Amino acid sequence: MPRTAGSSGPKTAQTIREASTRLFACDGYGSVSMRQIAEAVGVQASALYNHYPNKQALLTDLMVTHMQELLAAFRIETADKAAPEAALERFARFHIRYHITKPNEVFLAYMELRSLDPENFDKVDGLRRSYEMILVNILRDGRSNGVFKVTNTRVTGMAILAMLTGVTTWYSPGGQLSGQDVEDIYTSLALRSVSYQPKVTSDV
Amino acid sequence: MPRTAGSSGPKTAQTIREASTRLFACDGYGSVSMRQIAEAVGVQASALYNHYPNKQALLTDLMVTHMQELLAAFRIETADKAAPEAALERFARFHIRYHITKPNEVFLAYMELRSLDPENFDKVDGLRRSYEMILVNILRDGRSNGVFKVTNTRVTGMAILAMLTGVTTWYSPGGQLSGQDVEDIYTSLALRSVSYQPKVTSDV
Amino acid sequence: MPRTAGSSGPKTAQTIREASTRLFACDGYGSVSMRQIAEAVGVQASALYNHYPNKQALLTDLMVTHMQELLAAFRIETADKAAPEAALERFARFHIRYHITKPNEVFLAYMELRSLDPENFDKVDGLRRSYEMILVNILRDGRSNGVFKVTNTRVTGMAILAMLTGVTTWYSPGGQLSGQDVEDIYTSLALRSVSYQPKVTSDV
Amino acid sequence: MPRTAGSSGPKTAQTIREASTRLFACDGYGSVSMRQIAEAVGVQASALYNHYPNKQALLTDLMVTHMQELLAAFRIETADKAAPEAALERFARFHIRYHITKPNEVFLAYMELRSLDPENFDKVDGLRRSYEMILVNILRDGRSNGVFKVTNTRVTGMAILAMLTGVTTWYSPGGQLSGQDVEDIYTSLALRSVSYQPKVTSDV
DNA sequence: TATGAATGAGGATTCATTCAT
DNA sequence: CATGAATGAATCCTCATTCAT
Repeated sequence: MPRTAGSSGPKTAQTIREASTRLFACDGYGSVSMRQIAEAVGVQASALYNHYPNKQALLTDLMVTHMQELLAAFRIETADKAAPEAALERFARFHIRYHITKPNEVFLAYMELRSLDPENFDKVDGLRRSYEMILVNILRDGRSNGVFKVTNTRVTGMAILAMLTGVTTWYSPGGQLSGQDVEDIYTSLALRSVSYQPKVTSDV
Repeated sequence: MPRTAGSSGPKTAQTIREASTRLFACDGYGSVSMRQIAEAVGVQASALYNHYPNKQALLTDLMVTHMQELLAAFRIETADKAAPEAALERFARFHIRYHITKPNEVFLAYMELRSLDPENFDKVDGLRRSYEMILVNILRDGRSNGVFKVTNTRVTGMAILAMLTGVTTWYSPGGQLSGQDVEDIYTSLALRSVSYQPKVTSDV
Repeated sequence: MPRTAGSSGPKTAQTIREASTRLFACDGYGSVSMRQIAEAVGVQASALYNHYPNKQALLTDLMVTHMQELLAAFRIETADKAAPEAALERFARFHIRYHITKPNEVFLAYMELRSLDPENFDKVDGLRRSYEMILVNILRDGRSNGVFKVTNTRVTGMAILAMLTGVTTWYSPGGQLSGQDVEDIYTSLALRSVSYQPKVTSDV
Repeated sequence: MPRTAGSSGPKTAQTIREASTRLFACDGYGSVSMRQIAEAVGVQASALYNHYPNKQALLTDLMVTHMQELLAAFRIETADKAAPEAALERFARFHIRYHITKPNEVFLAYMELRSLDPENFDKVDGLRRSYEMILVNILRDGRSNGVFKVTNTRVTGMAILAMLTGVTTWYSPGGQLSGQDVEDIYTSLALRSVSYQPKVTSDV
């Protein structure tokens, strides 16, 4: 039975992306089979190859797309220039907000770098570094202005990113803390870690 | 032709642990085969089963052992009680120092939780929570004393842990920064993030 | 987006025949996929099925067509009756000439008999035997006339055919030997093998 | 169920060679699956990989081994030097005799050259050329002595080889003609084709 | 303890083929 | 007449694991 009536390319491709993002994030790239993905999509494994030439290309697409969307979303939210302390707060809030709405994509992008072929790794890593540099540049500005105390902006940037990104390992919507609570907590930690004292928020 | 001359049980078992730690960390549990491990050990795949009943047991052993050693090492270093700010600094310094000497073990323990069977997951997760609670308790003490400003100790604990653990993703000995440099930077970030101002260290 | 502009049925069918002849000859029927043929044609695999009901039918068509054309070409060149020695020479020259212009078709017809379904095999084999019998009959006439020394005409016929057909395994136009040279050499060998001494041609 | 009691490596490997020779010869390399071979051997497909790393290596081994055995057998039979006419007769008789006892190996070695990877092709082709040169050298000697009339020894050699080898396409033991009959006929054709008149054998 | 030969399930991917469009 | 999305079986090969040796 070919081309089941009503099937359409773009729709299936999107379903593949959604299913594989979830499965790769939960079980790891190496532990997920094309058959499992196909089953989640509701299609035979061979049909996946009409949309992606192989498993590696699928993973790469997921990761590249995620990083590109992340960068694009950030640019939209932060088109205007801001002072370093405002910029850092904005970055932290954006990062947390984005990451708790797309936990699987984020988890994947950080965890499965090792599963990429060298060539694909470079693509994704380049995008990842671009994002990292946004934060590092904010820290540099703040240090120049004397508003942040930072000994090494590169290391500090990565440390803050690791801290913020860690939210995906435990946060689930519908828990005790609202997204806003979480955003507040992490933002406060980030700002203080570079010795900027934000206004105290009420205890959660 | 069984039993290569000179082979010995305990030595082989240790080699298996070392090889599999490295391979699992680099490629992911699901992407590493027993044959790959065997090759790295210099033995046939079937010989692995004289030391571990199966692949899952091997992974579990690596993770449980790592967590137990981590906890034991911490207890040895910090047998005596300390004030919260000293305790937090000691925790941070210990964590960084331990993690940059055993990057593969650490990476594994954080990344492959999802590859554990539920039963094994519980074992490892229990140990992980014990370690986490050490930090959370320090934060609680500090908040009670009024020396730390923390809105949510649980979340803050996980945030700091994520930040500190992130060092494994980029640090490699022999780079520009010494272990001591890295320890200083991260410790400073951790302390400041809870609004404790450590003495300023020289710029790195 | 069906039917690429400018495409036309008969032209495509012919392109399919050419591409598949080449591919089957080079790689073997079992090693060539419909997709490979389609790619060589510049079309999707499914389009092939507008011209041939299946892969086996395509192979059969190539082989039957080749044999029919071979027989037809022979009949045109040799419409008039000739004496055995002239007939054998004419046969040999025709065979070589035809085979070095259509090496792929010939190779296919000899090599892929085993890939035919029994029914299709019979069709092709019948034609092959017809062609074989032309040679065998020439040998019989020659033996009756006393001009050829042949102990077993059937075996001798197949031996001469194998010898002549073997030219396809090494000859390529543009090499050191012209087609005429090759024709002369093989014809001489064929005639002498039945003890008929042809006029000596100059050494090549 | 592993290592079925009584199974032994060399025995299985030999069975694999026999089964695959037969299957490749009958159906073509590309049309035979590892499963088919395994079934013929009486083993699971995966067990084949304990003996050969892949299908291509198996084919290569069959062809290289065949060519080496052919060359070795020829050298044993024809250790002493002989006059060209005797040498040619001996070569023809050897070739026919060898080829009608190992029709599958021979068929394979001539038919599946195209299925070899370039590297493996070179190995087999080198051996094939060695064998070919034996015949070509006999023809050269005979031409020098004036006992053979040959215009091009290389082409003549390949033509005679093709003729002799063709026997595998139709001969089957137990048919009307004995192996000796066939040997006589082909040898006579070969000798006459270079204008050497052998003693007439009785008509078959 | 280790090997080497085996299993049977399953890996990614390709196959010939179909049919709605 | 061609495409593109699908099928389901089959492709080669690898998997974790077992057990006679």
